[in-house]
Amino acid sequence: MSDSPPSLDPVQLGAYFALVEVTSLLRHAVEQQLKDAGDLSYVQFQLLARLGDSPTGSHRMTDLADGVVYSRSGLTYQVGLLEKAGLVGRTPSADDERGVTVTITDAGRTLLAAVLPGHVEVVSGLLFEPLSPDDVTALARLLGPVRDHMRSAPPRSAAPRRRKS
Amino acid sequence: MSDSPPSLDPVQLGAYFALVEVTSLLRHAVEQQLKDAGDLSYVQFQLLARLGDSPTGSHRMTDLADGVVYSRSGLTYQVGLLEKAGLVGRTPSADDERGVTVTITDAGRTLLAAVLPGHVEVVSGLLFEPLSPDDVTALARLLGPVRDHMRSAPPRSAAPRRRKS
DNA sequence: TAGGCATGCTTCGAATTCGAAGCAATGTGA
DNA sequence: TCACATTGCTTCGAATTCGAAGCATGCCTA
Repeated sequence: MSDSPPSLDPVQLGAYFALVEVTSLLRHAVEQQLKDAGDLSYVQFQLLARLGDSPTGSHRMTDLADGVVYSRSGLTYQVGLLEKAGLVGRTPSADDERGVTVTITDAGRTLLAAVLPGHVEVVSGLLFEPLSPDDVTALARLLGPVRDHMRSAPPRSAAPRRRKS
Repeated sequence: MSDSPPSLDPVQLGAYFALVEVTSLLRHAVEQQLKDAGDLSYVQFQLLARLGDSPTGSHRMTDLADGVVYSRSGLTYQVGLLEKAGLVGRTPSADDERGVTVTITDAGRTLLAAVLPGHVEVVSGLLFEPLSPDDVTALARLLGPVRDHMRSAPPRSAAPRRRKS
């Protein structure tokens, strides 16, 4: 049990670095495409996508923040931009007077639909191009549990504001 | 050839989302640890790690920017901070008068060494915890080619400044 | 070998990002 | 029920980030 070794083995290092590099490169490419296609930032796109995916077309602020792994204040800012652009609406939540429910508008859905094909194209061309269907399945099978494991740690925005003494 | 479908298949979507989520969560955890352990940002850590890895302990600015996938101006800023903190040094490159060579200092190596164990611990605990050794091998085997494929596209910082008409 | 384009880095200004502090509503224990 | 901690979101200020423009050096070719 002499664990927590001073370093990762070479295979782990390779996987870790590849992971970091791949997502950095992918993210930049996607950001470029989104900016060109719809003048959207990556976060804004993620938010619209999540809202568009929801059966109700809406989510609470906190759920959005946790979903896209973003600070609460940053989310307020971005949702403000989206609202100003007419892509989402903000209403006080029905059950909890403090909560704010964000809802995608028709304009939001239209823009999302306009941007999606190009987005898919970039992801396909960069991420999936060198992977066989079996590879993709394997990748999903590997990363799914990792995500669940990470999510099981309390999300950053839910960290208690202070500790009791 | 009726390609570029309007959407990704569910497995691809799952893999893509898992990838994005995993790296977002991992990144935040790592950032937290680095801030606590050595008051370093993620980029700064990446820079020190790359410099520490180099046989010469140094790299040119552009190579660093491309390596960590970062804007050139942002790199100037960050290297400036590192230099002010005494963790790296800047010297004009020997062969190319325009170039700037960044070199890690002893203090930089010391800090890097101080921060690394905690970093490894976070990565082990979050990323590798749910993965068997075989899984890690598989992950590396999958992502390596993807990285190479993405890298084969011209790095963002090398984009031509303008196109000829 | 001179003109002109390309490359390497920095500066500048605008936009984004985050954490800490603040405000309102909600839950909780005595 | 009433204080008081908690939760949900926003505001605020400081730090970071990026692209465009600027400057200096190197390369290339006519």
